[in-house]
Amino acid sequence: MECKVGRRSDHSKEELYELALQAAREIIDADGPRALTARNVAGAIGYSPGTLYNLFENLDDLITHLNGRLLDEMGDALAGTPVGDDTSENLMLLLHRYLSFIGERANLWNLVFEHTIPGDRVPTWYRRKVEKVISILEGALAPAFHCIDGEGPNRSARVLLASLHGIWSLGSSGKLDMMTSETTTEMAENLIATYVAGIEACREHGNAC
Amino acid sequence: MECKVGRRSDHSKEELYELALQAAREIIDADGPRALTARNVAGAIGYSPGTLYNLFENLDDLITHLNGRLLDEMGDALAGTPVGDDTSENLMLLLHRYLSFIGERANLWNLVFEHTIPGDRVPTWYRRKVEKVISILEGALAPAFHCIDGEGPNRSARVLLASLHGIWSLGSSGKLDMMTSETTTEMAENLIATYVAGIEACREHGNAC
DNA sequence: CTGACCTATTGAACGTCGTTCAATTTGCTG
DNA sequence: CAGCAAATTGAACGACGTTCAATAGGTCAG
Repeated sequence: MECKVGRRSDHSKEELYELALQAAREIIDADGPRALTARNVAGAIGYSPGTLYNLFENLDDLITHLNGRLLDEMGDALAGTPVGDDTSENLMLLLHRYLSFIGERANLWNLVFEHTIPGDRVPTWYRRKVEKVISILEGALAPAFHCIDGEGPNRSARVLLASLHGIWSLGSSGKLDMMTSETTTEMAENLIATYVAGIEACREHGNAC
Repeated sequence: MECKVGRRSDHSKEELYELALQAAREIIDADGPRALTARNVAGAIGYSPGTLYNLFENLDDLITHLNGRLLDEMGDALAGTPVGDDTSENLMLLLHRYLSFIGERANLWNLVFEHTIPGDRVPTWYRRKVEKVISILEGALAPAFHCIDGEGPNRSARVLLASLHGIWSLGSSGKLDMMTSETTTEMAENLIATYVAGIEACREHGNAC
């Protein structure tokens, strides 16, 4: 009988990877970021802590991979959003998908994006996932620039994505709240409406913004 | 002789508070966020870990107070920035002070603003410090709105502050970097220029942004 | 089928962490 | 000078991330 230790064949390495990521998500959602410990994840998937270190370099690495997975899903959530000629409308549709995606996994999103990837460099595969989200924004911004390939859409997509990140980040941490309870959504909508109006104003006046 | 333990009168409670905050800053600057431990701070000021718990509720509380102190200093760094009739110019001046303030204490700023204040609510004294910074931005935004007291400048100040936070946050973590090395400064300048242009465009066209 | 290798898995172990608290010493008050 | 209050300590607790010798199961050559 299987008494103490030794090799198992309950799951392949890929299955274990998925199990671990999924368990990590559930732990964070249920008990908050500080409950994400190696022992908790290992216990949740029915393995010992040491096994996690066959799958990930360390806990930071697990979080980085969770971060990547979340970026994938954000990309999926934004993909397929209809794109028309009205840049503002395009972005508003994306915004609401963006915010509801985050809102449904607030704890997870916060942990994972406030996590600083240690070491010197963010992995390449991670940056590719970011690029994918950026490119969706670029598509939505294209009408305002009359092109999709220029420097303008790319820069604006980055600026907007980072800005939305900041609005969510400060908003959800409660650090911006005040007497007038301006919601995260209202701020984000204001950002997009005003920024897009700025792009169009600059184009019409031939101004370099 | 003073052999083992007992009350000391080397420093007042206020002095200890300052010593601890200062030691925490130096530890973070020198050895990074993960070196900020109760034992390290206590050792740096020549006291035992337990003493910190006479000054702060816990380590989170210490970080929150450090956060507050940093907000004060940011307020001081932005205060006195000349304000003219050109909103964009006003904000650009503020932006460069903002970014150089953060850049000089990057580790500290990141730790302290990625730190989620635990419990339910952000303390009132903290929000007041945020309001102070916001009000500086409001002043700079006033010319674009032809008034300073309306809902417009306040909302825009919040939107811009949060957006800049996001740009710095993603930029400094390396999560946005790419082939074309767009710098944090360029993105922030683009945000401000475009956003201000948007405000003015909306005002001229009577559009509600 | 068998035995030797390989690899996944374990659980104990190490050092460190945040935090608590009885014990102790000092300053202060009357 | 007695006695109380406050401050300080250091040991202790449980939990943490991480490592690793030991062990069990799978694999495969012969």
